[in-house]
Amino acid sequence: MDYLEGLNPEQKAAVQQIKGPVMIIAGAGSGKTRVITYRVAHLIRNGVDAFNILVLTFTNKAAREMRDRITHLVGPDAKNIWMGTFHSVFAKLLRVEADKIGYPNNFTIYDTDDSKSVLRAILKEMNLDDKLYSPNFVHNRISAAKNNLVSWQEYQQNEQIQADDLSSGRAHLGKVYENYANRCYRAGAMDFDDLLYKTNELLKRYPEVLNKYQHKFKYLMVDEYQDTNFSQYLIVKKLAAVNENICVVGDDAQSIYAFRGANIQNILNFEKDYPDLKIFKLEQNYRSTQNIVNVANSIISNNKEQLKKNVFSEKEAGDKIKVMRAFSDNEEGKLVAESIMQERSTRGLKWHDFAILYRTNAQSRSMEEALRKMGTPYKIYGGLSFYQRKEIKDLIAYFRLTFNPNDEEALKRVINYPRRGIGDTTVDRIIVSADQNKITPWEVIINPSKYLDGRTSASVGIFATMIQSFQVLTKTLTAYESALHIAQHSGLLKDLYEDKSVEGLNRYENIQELLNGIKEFSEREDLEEKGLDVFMQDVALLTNDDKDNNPDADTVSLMTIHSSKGLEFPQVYVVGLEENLFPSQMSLNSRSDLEEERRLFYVATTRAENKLTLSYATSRFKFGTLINCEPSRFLDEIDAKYLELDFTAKPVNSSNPFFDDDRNAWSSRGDTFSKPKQPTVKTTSILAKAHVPSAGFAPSDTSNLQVGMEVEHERFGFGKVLSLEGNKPDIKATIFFKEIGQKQLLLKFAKLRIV
DNA sequence: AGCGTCATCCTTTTT
DNA sequence: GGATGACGCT
Repeated sequence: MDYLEGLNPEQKAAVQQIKGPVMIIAGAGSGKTRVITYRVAHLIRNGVDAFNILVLTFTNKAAREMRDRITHLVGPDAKNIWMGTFHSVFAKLLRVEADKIGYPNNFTIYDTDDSKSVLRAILKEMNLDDKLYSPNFVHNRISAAKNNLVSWQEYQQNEQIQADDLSSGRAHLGKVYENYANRCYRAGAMDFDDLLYKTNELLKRYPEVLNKYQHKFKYLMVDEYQDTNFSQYLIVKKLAAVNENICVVGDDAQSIYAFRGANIQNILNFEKDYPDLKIFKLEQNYRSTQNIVNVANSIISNNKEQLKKNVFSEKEAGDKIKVMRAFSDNEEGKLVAESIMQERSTRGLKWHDFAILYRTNAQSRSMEEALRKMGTPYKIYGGLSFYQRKEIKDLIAYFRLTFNPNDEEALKRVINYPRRGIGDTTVDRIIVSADQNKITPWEVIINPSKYLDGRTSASVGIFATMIQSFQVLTKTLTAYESALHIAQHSGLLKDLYEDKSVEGLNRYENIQELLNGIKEFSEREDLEEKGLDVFMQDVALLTNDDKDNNPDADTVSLMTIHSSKGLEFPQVYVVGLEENLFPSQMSLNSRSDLEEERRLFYVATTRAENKLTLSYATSRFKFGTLINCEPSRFLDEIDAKYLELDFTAKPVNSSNPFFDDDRNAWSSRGDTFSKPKQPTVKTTSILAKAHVPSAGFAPSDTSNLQVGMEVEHERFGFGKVLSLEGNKPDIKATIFFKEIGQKQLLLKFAKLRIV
């Protein structure tokens, strides 16, 4: 039992409580992952068969990490544990049982893009205003319905829902939901929400199936339980109903997925579901310094809804939390990059000791540029993942179509790519024929002469024959051989090869990379089945950094706060602490949304082990235009005694004459951050107004513009030329505008008046 | 049919 | 600033 010795008493108790319902409330940094892995190891050491254990996590990464750590503790048995995300585990289960609920076992998984594309087509057919019925909105609404297990029939019958839709002027949403559900069904496709929704349907309609899995999964563990939605909650509850050996781990303070249907009540009410519940609270934070923990606590104390707990640290007090102010998003990037550079050398750290966290993916760009300029190695997590790139989706669409020819989204994607003379009109005709004859588009395509006229029928026939040949070949070839064959014979590889532009080259390389990945899969020795169909089963769920993850690489990490959950770094920079960005503008309407933002801030701060730096900019580009920003209310909520304000930063070009007094006046004000009404916000209030051009403003001839000249721009106001670069017609000027900061302008377009 | 150009909307956050 | 859809030209 030596492996239990590294645990504190509370952790140890939680690990040893094997039987019955258990809830572990684990504060940030309290060794939660450790407790889960040890608990699983403890189960196995106590004779529980690995086949009877189900562990549900929220990311593939978390699952993989845990499996590695458990393997380390108990050896190869660990590979028999069912462990993965809700979506991947139940997709796996549905692959076995799908025929019972009318789906093919090789059903396609539609990702969000596919879903929205289906919705766009439906909205168009139904002639609905896509402003009122924006695909985004409709998708969210349907998703919310599914996550609450509301079928389209119930949706249409529920008076409350109907009244809501009617009053928002969207009376047809129920019909859209119906059409969407039918369209997916016809395509043999499930969207992300269906993976849970259909699992519920399966377990409800087939008691014998439920029974089978209740006895298979004798021990259940759920990580990040605060992030489960109703659909997930019910699956877990049903599976656990016989043995009640269920252990959930979570932290209500870190619930950040309500937007996706997560219901914080699931954890707050867990005790009501299981009166015999044993509760363990892990309150000692081993990760962060006292200053960081105290700041995090003071942030979260502004929330009303929470379980009582007292997170504390026994590490040293540590550095104060540094706050940096920049004048633009680009300058913010530069300050952060410089700070990292400096911290690294003075404290002898590695690049991978640093993380930059932001609220939205769009913020990564200014950070990225600054790091690149400074030669700092970095890696962006999340964002546009490899599998979302066009060329990758194209090739995968061929694979999808091969195994599930009813997959309409895949069909539309590749039927005319590469070009083979099957245009939009033909595609529309195919779909209309399918609808009229109550068959699938694929059935039209394999009998083209029956439904289409001469010339189009011929090209469609060739396409159909090609896909059919893929279907035959993939039955015998390995995944790699199949993939290569399809890439070549579809013409996709050739099409990309012929594009010699930089992007084209890149796309070609990405395809090669995908093929290499498939090759690795084909060479795996732990798998019995190595066909392309097997590879395809997980692909839709392998969204992010499942690929090319090289944990040893020494790079600074960039990611959204959401994807940072569960991770830790010696030094963390949380950037963009501005009103309307963090907290997000969308969250300002309700208290519960704002509280979720605050929990997000809590998650961000608690990623830091030794040093935390916060930053904000007073202006930034949004949707291509410059806007002014106010410091986030969250900064105000932190007790000033934990903070160290660093407003000494010089503007991007320190030789610039315009800045000096203004800004230091602000920083010398003291420890609070400006609020809109406060008089000291002089800087912002000036910025809030758009520049009013001087009377009789007229652009000058700028062909002889020189560095140092002062100019006026219609919108940007007065500025000074810092540098000129480029040749004759394309001369680019870097100008420092007094009101908005540095900008680069092409002289041939910019309307400038030389002052 | 296919291609290019313009306009518009957009942004939370992820499986 | 960027992706996507509409429109119009070849």
